[in-house]
Amino acid sequence: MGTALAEMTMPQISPLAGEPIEKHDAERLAGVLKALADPARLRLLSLIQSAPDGEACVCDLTAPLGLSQPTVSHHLRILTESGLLEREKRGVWAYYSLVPSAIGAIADLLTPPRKRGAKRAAR
Amino acid sequence: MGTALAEMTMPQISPLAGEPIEKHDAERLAGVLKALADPARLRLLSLIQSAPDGEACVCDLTAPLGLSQPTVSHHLRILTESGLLEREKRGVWAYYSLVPSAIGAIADLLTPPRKRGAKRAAR
DNA sequence: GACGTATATGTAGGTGCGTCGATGGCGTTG
DNA sequence: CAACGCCATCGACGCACCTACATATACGTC
Repeated sequence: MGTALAEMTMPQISPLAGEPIEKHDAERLAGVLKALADPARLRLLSLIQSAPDGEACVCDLTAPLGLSQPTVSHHLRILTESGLLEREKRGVWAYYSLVPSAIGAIADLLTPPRKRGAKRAAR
Repeated sequence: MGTALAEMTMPQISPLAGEPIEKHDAERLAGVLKALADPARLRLLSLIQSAPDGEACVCDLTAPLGLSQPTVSHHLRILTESGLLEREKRGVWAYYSLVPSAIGAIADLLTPPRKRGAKRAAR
């Protein structure tokens, strides 16, 4: 359950580039995408990114989302375990910030280096 | 339930660029990402993309995935309704192909034009 | 027109996920 | 040291989703 992202970016799998991806790689990529595929979590990433210092604590995030504190904490946990967020505890507060190029790595996985064949010679 | 992607790429929302995204935009983007966040559907996209002419019919996709025909048809429906696939029926067969720049559009939404503030002055 | 194939739809079961209230740990403040 | 605030975890509820079996529709063939 660690950073599933790091395990993927290393071998640099390109699901939509060359040959079909294997079942195991598909499951890992789906796991990271599943962490992103939630309105509350997308808004959390956006809120944290646009915060004054690029970081925010839980208490600042519950109100804008209209969700309870345990729910917000739950989503932050999922984002952190996926490698998208970093958590730093300072005193009573837990500050979350975006992992610099984590989302960019996902975007790179979705955009293959070069479009191959796929020119739809059909009909 | 048409192409949720087209509705997003038009106003060019950048969830991770400027200010926090609204609830409605987050739900739409999450909807498209949710269509991607499934191992079977990722493999379907990969299989179709790497097919000889960039297209494939259902009968060619059931075996590699190890899923039943109705299940594969179900996933293809979801991908098509999300704007990621195109469907063209020729005779008895239904040929599916990737919408040229659909996934690229998602990648662009995830990679903001320019990294703003967010320089983590923490600690 | 009847049969077989290819695909889509309907229905149902099993599982996972989002949300909340309640609880407990931990640091800060009075 | 006692009280308060911040945060994570737990248990539970409800909903959505994945999958399969059965059925329905469309097309080509004999």
